[in-house]
Amino acid sequence: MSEQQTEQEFLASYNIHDYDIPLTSVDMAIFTLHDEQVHVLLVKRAQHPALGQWALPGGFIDISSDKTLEQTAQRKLKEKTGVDTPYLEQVATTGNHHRDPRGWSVTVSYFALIAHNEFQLQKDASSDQVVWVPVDDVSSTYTLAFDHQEILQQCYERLRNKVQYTSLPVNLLPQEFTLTELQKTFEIILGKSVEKKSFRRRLLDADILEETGSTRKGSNRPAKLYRVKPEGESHFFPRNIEGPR
Amino acid sequence: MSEQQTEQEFLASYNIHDYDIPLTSVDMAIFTLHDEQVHVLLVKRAQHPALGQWALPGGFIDISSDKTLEQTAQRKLKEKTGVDTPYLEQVATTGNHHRDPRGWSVTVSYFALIAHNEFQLQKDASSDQVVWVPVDDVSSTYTLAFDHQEILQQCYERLRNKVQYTSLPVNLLPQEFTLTELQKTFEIILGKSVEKKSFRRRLLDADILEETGSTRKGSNRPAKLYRVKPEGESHFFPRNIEGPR
DNA sequence: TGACATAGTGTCTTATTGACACTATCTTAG
DNA sequence: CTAAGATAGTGTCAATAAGACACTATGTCA
Repeated sequence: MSEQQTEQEFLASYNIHDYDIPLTSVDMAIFTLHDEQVHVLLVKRAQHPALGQWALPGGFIDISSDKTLEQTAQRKLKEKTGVDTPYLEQVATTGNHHRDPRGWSVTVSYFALIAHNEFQLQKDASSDQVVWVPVDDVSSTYTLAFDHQEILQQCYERLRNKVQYTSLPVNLLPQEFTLTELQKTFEIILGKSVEKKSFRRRLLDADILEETGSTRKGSNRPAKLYRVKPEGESHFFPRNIEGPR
Repeated sequence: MSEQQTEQEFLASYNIHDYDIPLTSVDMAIFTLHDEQVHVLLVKRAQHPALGQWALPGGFIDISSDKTLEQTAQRKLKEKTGVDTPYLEQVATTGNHHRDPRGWSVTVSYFALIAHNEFQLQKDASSDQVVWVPVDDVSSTYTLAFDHQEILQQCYERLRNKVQYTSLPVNLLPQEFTLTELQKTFEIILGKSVEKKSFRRRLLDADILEETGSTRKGSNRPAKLYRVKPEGESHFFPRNIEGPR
């Protein structure tokens, strides 16, 4: 290195291919609700490495088309599900020398929440098969590629933790829903029942929902429909939800 | 690409230098407490790009010596402060095409909490100057390189948020401390005072501290000294701490 | 028109926090 | 030796919010 190089000179002579740097990718756990269970999307890899194995959707940053990391994640999600405005949250970044046979590798994991009625599965070039699997069944039924089992675990744990003190589950429902449906959603993720009155107080007092004016009719008293107010999709409650004592 | 390549063949022919991939680095906000203020460590860059500008300590993953991403962060911290077992938490990963003049770049940010008495500043090759700055003064006093201002902001916000529902601040104190000192620490980060009895109940009921048996003497009633129990350094309280009404 | 099913509420009990005055125990000055 | 000053630490009650659960409300359907 010369002694008095300007930044311009430095950048002119800089060539990223001269360095040994890690691979960087994005992986996603896309969650939805179906049959009273949280499901996650898995893809069968159509490319080396780990060809033919099940994995979380993901891939490399396309530095020519992606402007930001989040765009990479959005793109992957859109490719697989057609959904383009989900709840998307970055979970963690895992990097080490052994997780990918190609060498030192870093992956940024995200989870997405989408409503079960609002997507259509897409089949794209990079995967020949796509399935929704109940999260609780993944480890017993599938052997995921790389460290995707752990990444999925992290994402699911983040979700389950945040159910205790945020309004995240609203993102798993269609735009309009009843309080009972929302309560059921919380209960599924929490894995335990919650008391009706407390639940309603909690949600209504938080002022994150608004009535749509219409109702959901069944063979009983019609339930008011609600939608989420603009900033309600990620409200933080001042205390954790608790199950029955 | 051949049609029926084995994974072995694929890996043999794989050369990372054939691809356009982003740069990946680690940046850290190292926090400590001093003069009743949270301080963060800044370094003056001794290398291009942004030579001579102040920045958060950080750098590239050394794929030959670092085994994991966290090790990269640990190594950076050790180089600057000599501390090697701090509280370390990954905050976020930022990646886009414009944050670094060398091209598409991804950085994983961490924050570390260290006790003010437990480190010695080191000067190493990659930086000629190092300073501790009160976090609240950074934006008015320094112009940080790259997007480090935003990264610092994220880290500090994470810390301030977590003070409300975790025991994190214990990591800013020496191994032994009094409850009053701990309360003061919470108050500094929260930016408001908390009620003594409530605070003590909260901490003691959580069962994360143990008495050391000795006391801190002053010109008044001696205060019991406590240390943190093994898993107390990151306890989650079931509800947020609240200020006075 | 009455049974049923689910939506939604009234209200009491219980748990936890906030407020704040009080007691405890040290040092230091005289 | 004692009283003043200072900070540590506690007792206790009021205020707040959640849990429990019975109750009412409003629709469908036979």
